[in-house]
Amino acid sequence: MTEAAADLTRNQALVYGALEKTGTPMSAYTILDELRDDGFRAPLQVYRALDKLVEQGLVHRLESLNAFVACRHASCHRGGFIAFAICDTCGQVSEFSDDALSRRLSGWAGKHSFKPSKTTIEIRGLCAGCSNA
Amino acid sequence: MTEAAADLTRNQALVYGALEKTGTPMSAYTILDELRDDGFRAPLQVYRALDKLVEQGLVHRLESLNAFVACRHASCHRGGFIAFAICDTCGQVSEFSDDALSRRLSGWAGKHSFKPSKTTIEIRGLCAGCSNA
DNA sequence: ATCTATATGTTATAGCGTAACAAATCTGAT
DNA sequence: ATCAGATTTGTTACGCTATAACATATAGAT
Ligand SMILES: [Zn+2]
Ligand SMILES: [Zn+2]
Ligand SMILES: [Zn+2]
Ligand SMILES: [Zn+2]
Repeated sequence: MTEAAADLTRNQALVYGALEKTGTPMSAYTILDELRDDGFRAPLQVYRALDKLVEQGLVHRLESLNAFVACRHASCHRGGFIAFAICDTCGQVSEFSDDALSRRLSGWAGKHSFKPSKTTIEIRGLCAGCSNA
Repeated sequence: MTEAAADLTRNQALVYGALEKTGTPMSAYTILDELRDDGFRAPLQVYRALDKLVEQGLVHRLESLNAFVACRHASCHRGGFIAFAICDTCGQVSEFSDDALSRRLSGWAGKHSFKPSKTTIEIRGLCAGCSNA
């Protein structure tokens, strides 16, 4: 567990720990199985913890995977939208945030009077390592 | 049914028709219910049709909604990535494709030797009409 | 002590998606 | 016409993802 995981409840800390230890995306049910020995019994225990962790930005939800991944950045919410590149072979996730990209999307929204609440940018494909294999 | 729906099988045409008639995103199960009177009985009948329709670009899958929407563009696959703005109140979906955006994402991929296969860009929020209400 | 708010536990259920197998239909040969 | 292969369709059963509803426990404030 790096730093950011301050004042987490027991369940939140366990879920965050599982995600961080694994490093790649996990489904809520995989997390549940991982935490059976720690007393977890029902999906809701996982989902509730995930809700808070996502809210705090410690964990990201990957929509195209229906899965969750621990954030690697110290603080990845400097305003801009976050993009994810997800390798379909090894599961590795790279987060990046591009100002030009964010401006482009915000620009479209502004021009069309659309008020964004949540933005998803996910590139599925093969990472450098896996495309050489 | 506009034009593009050429050489679709019966099931594909029915699913596409349902999506086009509704105009907003529909889940596979909603489509199924809509098509009971046409003889649909099982989810797979819908999913199989959707697979083909998505493959042909007539329908888009919205990852953040686990739902599907009929494409409004005559041909929206001129190479660039497609972005979707989805109103959480009225369900209206606006598709747009921005060259600068596409270049930006392709640029990141190139620089990191990441080979994209599928890209998801979805902005959830409120459309102009709904934020005035 | 009591009250309030938040976190947890537990059961049941709803919603999304596919595996596996069978039957029908369509196609393009001979 | 008919046969073989491919594609489409039908059907059952199942697995994965997510939440509703209700009960209990815990922590802090007065
Ligand atoms: Zn992050
Ligand atoms: Zn990889
Ligand atoms: Zn389109
Ligand atoms: Zn709207």
